[in-house]
Amino acid sequence: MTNKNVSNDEPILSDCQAVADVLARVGDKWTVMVVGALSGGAMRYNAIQRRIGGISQRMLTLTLKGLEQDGLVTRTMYTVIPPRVDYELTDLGRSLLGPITILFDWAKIHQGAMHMARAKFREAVAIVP
Amino acid sequence: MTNKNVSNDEPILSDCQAVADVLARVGDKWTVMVVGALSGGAMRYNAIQRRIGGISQRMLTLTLKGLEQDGLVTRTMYTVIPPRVDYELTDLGRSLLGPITILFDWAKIHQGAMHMARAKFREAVAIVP
DNA sequence: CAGGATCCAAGCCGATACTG
DNA sequence: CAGTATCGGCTTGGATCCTG
Repeated sequence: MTNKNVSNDEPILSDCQAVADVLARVGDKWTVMVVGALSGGAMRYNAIQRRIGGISQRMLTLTLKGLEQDGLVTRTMYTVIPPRVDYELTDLGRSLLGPITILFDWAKIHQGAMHMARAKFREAVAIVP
Repeated sequence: MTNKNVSNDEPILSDCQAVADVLARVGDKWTVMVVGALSGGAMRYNAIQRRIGGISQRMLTLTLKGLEQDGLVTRTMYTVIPPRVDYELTDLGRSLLGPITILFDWAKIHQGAMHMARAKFREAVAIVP
């Protein structure tokens, strides 16, 4: 990501495309929460939904399907009544936990600074509109 | 997201709202690219745009304004003709480079696996439509 | 219990044209 | 050079109802 060794005129799109792809997959509203919910082990559909407050059935289904499609989550269906479906992180999915945790630590440390900056910014533009 | 203490609970989930906030700020289409473009030092508006292929003036302006608002980037205007405006990462912005780089490394390593998983998934659903 | 289907509002984002 | 203004398509995501 850092490009100290690259001239400032060259486009860096190709360098960042990988990150952009990952963020397009992981950066939506619910994916990280679902991955976090599954970090402790396999879980059933409704258990995930209860664990994550406020996610709709539609979005949980879409998010899980996307994660399954990219090989981050496995879906195991038991043909019993009532039906039971377990979701679990794959090795690939668990490998994402590291980077996410790093980001999580950054967020915990700096979210206060970001909110203060935002407040100060709004105050500044309020003085000089 | 209110979490009752479940046996399965991990520290990740209890505060993953913070990660969601960070991703809401950083997970959009252009933010990471702009931060990456600025990782080498201060840059002018048009230089950033040239560096990042395909970003529109509108989105570059909006992205920079958002980053400035959250204290990740400073905007310095020189009242000369022709006008000159420099953008530069703040300490807070530079501190984000670490987590982003980690994510970048993960992306580089695993994007192949993700694309293969996706291809295999499409193939699987093509067999059983 | 685990979704599928449908509708709809809010936003993101690109393209284009214009300005100091 | 460094933006602002406006329009319009496309996507995102929530709410609601329905099914095996």
